[in-house]
Amino acid sequence: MSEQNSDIRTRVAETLEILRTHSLTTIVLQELERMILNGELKPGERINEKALAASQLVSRGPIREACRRLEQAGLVEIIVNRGVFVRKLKPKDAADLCDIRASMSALAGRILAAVITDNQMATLKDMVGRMERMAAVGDIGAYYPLNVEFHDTILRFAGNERLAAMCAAIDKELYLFRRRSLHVGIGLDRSAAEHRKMIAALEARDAERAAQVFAEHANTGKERLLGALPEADDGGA
Amino acid sequence: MSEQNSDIRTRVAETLEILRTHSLTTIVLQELERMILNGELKPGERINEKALAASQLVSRGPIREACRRLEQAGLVEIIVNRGVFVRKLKPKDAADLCDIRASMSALAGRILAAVITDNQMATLKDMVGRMERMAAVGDIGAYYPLNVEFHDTILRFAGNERLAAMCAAIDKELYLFRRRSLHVGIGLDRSAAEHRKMIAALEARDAERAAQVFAEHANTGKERLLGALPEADDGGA
DNA sequence: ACGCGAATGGCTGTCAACAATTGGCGAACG
DNA sequence: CGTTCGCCAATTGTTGACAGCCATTCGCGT
Repeated sequence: MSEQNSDIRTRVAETLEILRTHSLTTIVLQELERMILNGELKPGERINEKALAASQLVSRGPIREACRRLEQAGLVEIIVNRGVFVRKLKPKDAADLCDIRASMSALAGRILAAVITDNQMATLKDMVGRMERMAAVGDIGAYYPLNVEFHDTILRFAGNERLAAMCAAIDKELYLFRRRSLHVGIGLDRSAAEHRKMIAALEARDAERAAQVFAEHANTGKERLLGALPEADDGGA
Repeated sequence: MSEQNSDIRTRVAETLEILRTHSLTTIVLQELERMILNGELKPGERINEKALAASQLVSRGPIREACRRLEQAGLVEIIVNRGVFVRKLKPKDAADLCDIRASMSALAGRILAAVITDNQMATLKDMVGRMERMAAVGDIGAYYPLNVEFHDTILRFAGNERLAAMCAAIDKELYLFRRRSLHVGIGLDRSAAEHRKMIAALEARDAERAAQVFAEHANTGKERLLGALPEADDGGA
């Protein structure tokens, strides 16, 4: 029993620690983000403050604050006296965001080529190597998360925190859109090949070439994303 | 008296209309943004919710919601149980933001070179011409707003709304930083010359050259911004 | 006099209640 | 039968109040 007590006390202490550093608003924010990205809340759907407050066992205050942050982040849209709606991205919006994302990738490549260390280079090479082996056997399930980690690592190595934050925000927003098309992992080989080119440019410390290659890689993603979609999809608005 | 009555009624109607479309949160948000950008609230300063609520004649709810949006926008920083503080940009942050801003300028130039119409071209040319005349006589007061309008127009013509919104957000954040150095309008001539180069690249419909020239123009601003500052400024934190 | 702990004042985080607006439903009317 | 007006339930916008935390200050002991 003392063990269970200790367990409970530990968990209570942890919970209190979380509450001390992360207000309910923050917790609700992450939960809402998760629900939107998971598709539990679908684009265009309205978020019922009262119901959500009840389900999360909190008052409407934190819910509203979290929604205001989500609006600024671009994940939801708020119409006065009507409510907050999960953002519905039009293809044009997605294309615009892809262009921005590509520019940011290019910037990351340009910066990284100038500052990357040998250790970092080895880390990236190792990742690319692993991804190539996964691509060879078609292991999509393992390829995808490593691919995400690869790009995160690049941004971390580039050392521009705001750039990383913005890329994360854009990726979240694009994920809203990407979700529709069950992204069949077409082109694992091509993706892996592009990664190799990126590595090559970095290893040559060629900033301009890195920028170019990084942007091209991002644009491949754009084409794949937009190509698998109905060109005119106004969602019945 | 009937005139005054009409006046009052008009203003009441306008006020009601504003309240119907912009909640108090929105109004407070704009007011806070103005206060921060004006320097009425200085970087590092704490925003007192209670006092602000009293001065704005609203409750703390809308204030808090506005602050959460400002946090997501990067203008303030919130520490749990301590309050919300106007963001204090370190030179590194400013430099990072400048790099991002330059990449976005490049993207705007690349897009615009491909889609600009003759009418739009004429509009931009006219602006540049006016700015050159102002630069010639050193009329900083008139040059600055027109310069802002010039860049806004470019972003509008480029047609990527998210890009424009992000640039606006970054500019606001940089303004937080820029405010310290009383930006003496050094280099009006150089700025005007760069504008002419930008126009030339656009007129040639040369996307890559436009991207390059636009980025260089933004980087000029970066150097001017960072050059006029103490390299290590931790603000006594 | 100086350092340390407790009381205190103010402020933030959260909640529950009130007021105002929206959209739907039904009835009356053309 | 279709349309429009008015009522009503539901939901959002806003407010005021309460509880807990933080920083400061006061008092005590050394």
